[in-house]
Amino acid sequence: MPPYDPSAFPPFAVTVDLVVLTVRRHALCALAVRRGEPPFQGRWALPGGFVRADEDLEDAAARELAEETGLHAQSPTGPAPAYGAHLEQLATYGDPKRDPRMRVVSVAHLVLAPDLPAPTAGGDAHSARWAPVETLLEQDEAREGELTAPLAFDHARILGDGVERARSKIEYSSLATAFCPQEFTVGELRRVYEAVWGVALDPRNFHRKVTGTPGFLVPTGGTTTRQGGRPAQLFRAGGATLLNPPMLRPEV
Amino acid sequence: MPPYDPSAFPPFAVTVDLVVLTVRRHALCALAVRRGEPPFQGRWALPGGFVRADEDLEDAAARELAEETGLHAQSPTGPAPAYGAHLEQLATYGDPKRDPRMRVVSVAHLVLAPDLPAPTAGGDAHSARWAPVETLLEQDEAREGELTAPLAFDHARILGDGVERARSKIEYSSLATAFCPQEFTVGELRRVYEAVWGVALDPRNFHRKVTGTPGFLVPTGGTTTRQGGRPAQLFRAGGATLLNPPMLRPEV
DNA sequence: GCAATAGTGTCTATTAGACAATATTTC
DNA sequence: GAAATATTGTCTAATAGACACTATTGC
Repeated sequence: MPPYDPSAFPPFAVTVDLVVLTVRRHALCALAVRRGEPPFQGRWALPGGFVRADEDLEDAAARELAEETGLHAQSPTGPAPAYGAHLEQLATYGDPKRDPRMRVVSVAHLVLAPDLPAPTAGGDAHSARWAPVETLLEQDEAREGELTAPLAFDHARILGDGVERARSKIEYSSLATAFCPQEFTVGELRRVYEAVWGVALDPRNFHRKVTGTPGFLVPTGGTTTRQGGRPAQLFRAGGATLLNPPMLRPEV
Repeated sequence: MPPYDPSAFPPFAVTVDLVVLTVRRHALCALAVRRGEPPFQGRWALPGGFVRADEDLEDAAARELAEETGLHAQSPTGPAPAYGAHLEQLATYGDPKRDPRMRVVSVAHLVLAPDLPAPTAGGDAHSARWAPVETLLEQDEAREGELTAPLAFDHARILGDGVERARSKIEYSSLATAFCPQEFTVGELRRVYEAVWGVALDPRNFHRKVTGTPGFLVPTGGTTTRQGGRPAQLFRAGGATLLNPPMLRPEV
C-alpha cells in the first residue's frame, strides 16, 4: 500500500490564478496582466502567483487580488470587510504540459467586482487592463492588436469557465449584486444581467421580479437620477443568497 | 517581479480524493476506505492517492476510481466507455494543516455510480465499504461503532460538499441517470431523486415531468416487472444534459 | 413640449402540484 | 379479489412574458 508516503511524492508547484470580472460600459470585462518574462513574454494572462508555504488557497487568492487591484475579498467563509469583491474557488487545472517549465497545478478563483477606477492600483505586473471577455476569448485570426492574441497558458479555458460560472450563477443567486456598488438602482442591476448574459430584458417585468423576491433587495430610502429620467430608488443587497424562484435567462 | 520563479517554489504534494456516491436500498451512500497507516490509522477516509508526475488530474481520479471499484470513468471531456460512472472535479482543499505530515493539496472529484455489487473490487485499501452519507457525516457523539466516527482529515467537509453538489446538480441536469443502470424505469429514477433529496415525490407528476422533458429519457421498447405491479417501460438516458425546465425540489 | 428612465397594472398562455381514475401485473 | 406499481387525465393556483399606461426628472 504505497499511497501517502510523504518522502516520495512528485514535485509540484501550486499557484492561484484569478478570473476577475466586472461590468464596464455595458460589457462584461476581465482583468488581464501583461507577462514580463518568458514563457509567453509580452502576452496577456490572468493575474496569479504562487501559493506560499503556509498559506491557504483562498488566502493566496485574496492576497493576489489585493496586490493586483487593491480589492479586499469578501468570501462566504470569512468575515466580510466593509467593501469587497466576491471571491470563490472556480476549478483546478493540472495538465502536465500546461506550463512548459515544470509541473504547475493552478487553483483558479473567480472574483466578481464592481466597476473600478484604475485597473492596476499597484502590484508586480508590468501592466494590467480590463478587456471585454469576448476580446480575450477571440481566436487570433491574423489580427495584430496584442489584446486580440489568445491568452497565455490555458488561461483562455480558465477565463471561459469563469465566465460560464458567472453567467449561470446569477440565475439562481443574488451574486449579480456583487457587480454593483453598495447602493444601486433596479435599472443598474438590470444592466448587469444584460451585460453578463448579452441579452435585453424587459425593464418592467425585471423590476417586478427583483423587487418581489424576498431578501434580494433592501431599499435604502434614497433616490438617484444618475441614469437620467425619473429618480430611481436605491437598494442594497439583501441577505438572500439563493433566489427562489430563479431569474430566468431568455432563449435557452 | 518574483512570480513564476521555477527554482523557488514551496514544496507541495498533490493528491486526488474521491467522493463516490451511489444509491443503495433507498439511501444515498458513499464509498469509504479504512486507513491502514498513520495518521488516522484505522479510521475511515475517502479513497484517493497521489497524482503521478506525468498525469492529468482527471486521469489520476479515474485511475484511483478504477483501482478502488473497477469502475471506468465517463467524463464530459473524453470518450465514453460502454459502461461507466460520471466523474467531475469537485473542489480543491489546501489548508496548510489539513495533513499533519506535510503540505498536501487535494483535488477532490465527484463520482456518481449505479449500485455496485462489491465495494472493493481490488485496490490497496485494507477494507472498503458503502456507508450512508448521514452515517459518515454524523458527529461522533459518544458512539462506539467505527463507522460513526468522523472521517479522517477534512474528508467530512469534502464529502459534505460532494453531497451538496449532487443534490443541486440533479435538479437542473440529467445526472440522476448516472445513479441508474443502463436501462431503468421511471419509478427507479424517481427513487433516486427521493433518496438523494430525502423527500417523497408524487409518482404521477414525476412521471409526466420526466417523460415530457425532451431528451431526458429514451424508451428502449422493453418492459420490466422487477419492481412488482404493472410492467413499467424501460428507458435509457437521452442526450440532454441540462434540464429546462429543471426538476423542482420540494420544500425549499 | 420631448426624451428618457422608473414604476404599476392587466391580460394570457403555461405550468406546478393535487389528486381521481384506469391499467396490468403478482399474490 | 387484494395489493402493488404504472400511466393518463383533469382541475386549480401561481407565474412568466407581453405590453398599455402613468410618474418624474432634464433638456
